[in-house]
Amino acid sequence: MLDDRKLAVLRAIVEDYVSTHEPVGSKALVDRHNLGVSPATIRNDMAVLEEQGYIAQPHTSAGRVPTDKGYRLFVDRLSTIKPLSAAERRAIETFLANAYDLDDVVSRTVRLLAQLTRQVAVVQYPSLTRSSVRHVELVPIAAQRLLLVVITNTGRVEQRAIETHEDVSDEAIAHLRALLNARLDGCWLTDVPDVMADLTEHVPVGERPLAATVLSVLLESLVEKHEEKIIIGGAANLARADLSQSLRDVLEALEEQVVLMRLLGEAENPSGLTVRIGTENPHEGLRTTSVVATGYGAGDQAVARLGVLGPTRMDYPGTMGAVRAVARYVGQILAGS
Amino acid sequence: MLDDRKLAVLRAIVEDYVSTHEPVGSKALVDRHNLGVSPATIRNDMAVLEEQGYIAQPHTSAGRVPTDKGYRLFVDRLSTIKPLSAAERRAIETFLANAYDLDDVVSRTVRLLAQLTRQVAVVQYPSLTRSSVRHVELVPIAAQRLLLVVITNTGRVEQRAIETHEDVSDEAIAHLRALLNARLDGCWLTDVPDVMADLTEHVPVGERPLAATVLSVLLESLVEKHEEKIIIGGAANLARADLSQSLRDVLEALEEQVVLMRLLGEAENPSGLTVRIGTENPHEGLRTTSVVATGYGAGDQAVARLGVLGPTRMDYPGTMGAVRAVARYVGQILAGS
DNA sequence: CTTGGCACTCAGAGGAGAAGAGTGCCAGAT
DNA sequence: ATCTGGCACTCTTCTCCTCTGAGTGCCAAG
Repeated sequence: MLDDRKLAVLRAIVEDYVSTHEPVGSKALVDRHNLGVSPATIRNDMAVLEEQGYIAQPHTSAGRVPTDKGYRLFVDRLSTIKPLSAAERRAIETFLANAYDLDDVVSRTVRLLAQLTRQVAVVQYPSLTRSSVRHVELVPIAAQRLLLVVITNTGRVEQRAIETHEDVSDEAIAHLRALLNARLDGCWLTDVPDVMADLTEHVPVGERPLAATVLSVLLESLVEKHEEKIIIGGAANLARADLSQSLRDVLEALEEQVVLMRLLGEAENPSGLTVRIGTENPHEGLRTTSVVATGYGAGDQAVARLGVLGPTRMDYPGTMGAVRAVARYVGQILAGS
Repeated sequence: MLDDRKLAVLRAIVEDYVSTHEPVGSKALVDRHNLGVSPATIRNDMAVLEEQGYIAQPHTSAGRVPTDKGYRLFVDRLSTIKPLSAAERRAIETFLANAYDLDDVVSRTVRLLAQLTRQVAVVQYPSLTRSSVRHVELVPIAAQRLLLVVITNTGRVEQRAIETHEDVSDEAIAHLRALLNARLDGCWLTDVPDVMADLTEHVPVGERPLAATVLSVLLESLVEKHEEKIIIGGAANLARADLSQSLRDVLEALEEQVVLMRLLGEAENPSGLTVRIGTENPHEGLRTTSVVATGYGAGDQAVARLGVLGPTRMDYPGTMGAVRAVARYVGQILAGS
């Protein structure tokens, strides 16, 4: 259906369009790539490619521009992920290695990705649901107020204030703290409800109200309300890549957690990289943008996702390389810390 | 120098320009505001105002536009802060009242401000330097790793991992924790170095290395590196208020913590509201924007600042009203929690 | 000090024309 | 069967021009 040369032509069109940002014509194509045939031949190929929906012309007397379908084919079959240069890799390594806590890792990662790809970076905090408990702390901070702090194996710290509505002895708190830690250490957050189901039975009667209160807060805040925090960076790069009218829409979309969430999406592809092109995106305002995302995490298991958002006319091989490399390094950092 | 009518003319120019976004001419002015004189008279006044630098014309045959100096005069002498409507106040109250922890308060505040003013909101986390210690926690999380958690009276929780480089007994940790809490409870963060200066002397010799390590991390992370966290919201509003060329510059400026920091600035004005107009701003890229900021905090003492950034042609009375009202409510929330 | 009148300036809208890039198609060459 | 050169055609885009109208500054009279 599409012979090798037509594919080569499509590849050339994508590459040229990405670098020049202008519709590419048959003449320019043979000049820049030595395809060994004449412009007229290319024109015939282009006609076929257009008929099949891989490219389109903005108006009659203009060159061709790849469609979403064209980019899709390019990404799937015509491009190879571009590995980073040694210098870039060293930069990533040193930049991330200096991070001193989880917040810092995430914020450095987002800046790094944005700089590397010159686009908008999106990084999700290591998800609570896929983490396990490393430590639970219960701290009295006022007469009838406790602070519950949970530390996960991904280094995340969640805290929540608890109103006890009655005075509580330090012993009761210490007791409950010990019990919680004994039960929950190493426990997956998703398993917490099961593990804790019969907790109150193992507590002296006098301490049961406290235990029940703490427990409900613990469950509510960590399991049910597992808000997935996402941060973005490099928004200024949007202004450079003038997305026609839609800049406003894109900025709005980026402010909604829910949209970002769905943007990073699920890992359909076990190998890692997910690419969503233009209208494949689950949001109206992002019709002219593409997303390159992947999972990352300590060791093999992905605990969260990160990615990059840019105009559909982005440099896919380069972006994919950068996203993959950053995800790997972040994984290493998380595993090591 | 400027009689009452000239001031009235300036006020009218600012108001009209803010609402129409177009240079305002003498005729339009007498039509919209009943000034009781003819356009020709207004023209004379305008000539004076222009000579003094309060207004300017984009080109010879256009109406007048306020200069930064003109806005300054308007803000200082010609406008009164506009109180919010009852509905708006109720909205603020209910929206903020539902916040369940400090992070949530801050993120709700930033969204609220952005919506209310339809501009970019900037909120600084309650500053550590102006907070006091409520509790210190020391948690073993692995063989040679501790987690130091500090809770402040503003509800902020800071954590930092510590490498001990040798095994540490639980007793030593408990001992140190007790000592730290006894010493630091209620202590201003800025006083921490003084209070802790002789700490190691009060520790058994065997625990001194641990104490020294913990102490250095504590001092470094909480006092020296008191990174002031700032979050922004409503960036999409920038796209609406098309700032000529500089959108890119503004977005870039907003990504730099340092710039944001200086943007909110210090409270020169004890009464509260600080307004920085156009070139009064400390940053190149923000020449065409103004900032309305104020301090906020639990009770009387301001512990951090918040504000709004928008084009110089913003609705100052309305924006100032919104900023002031939000700051007050946030203060109440913080005091109450 | 204010006002009406008047000449002047200049940005912006609208239109005509020329230039140029790119296409589609066809007949001939390989 | 495929490629190629040529050619007519189609549009966008750029430039140049004119025209319009808003708004001004100035002046002389009230």
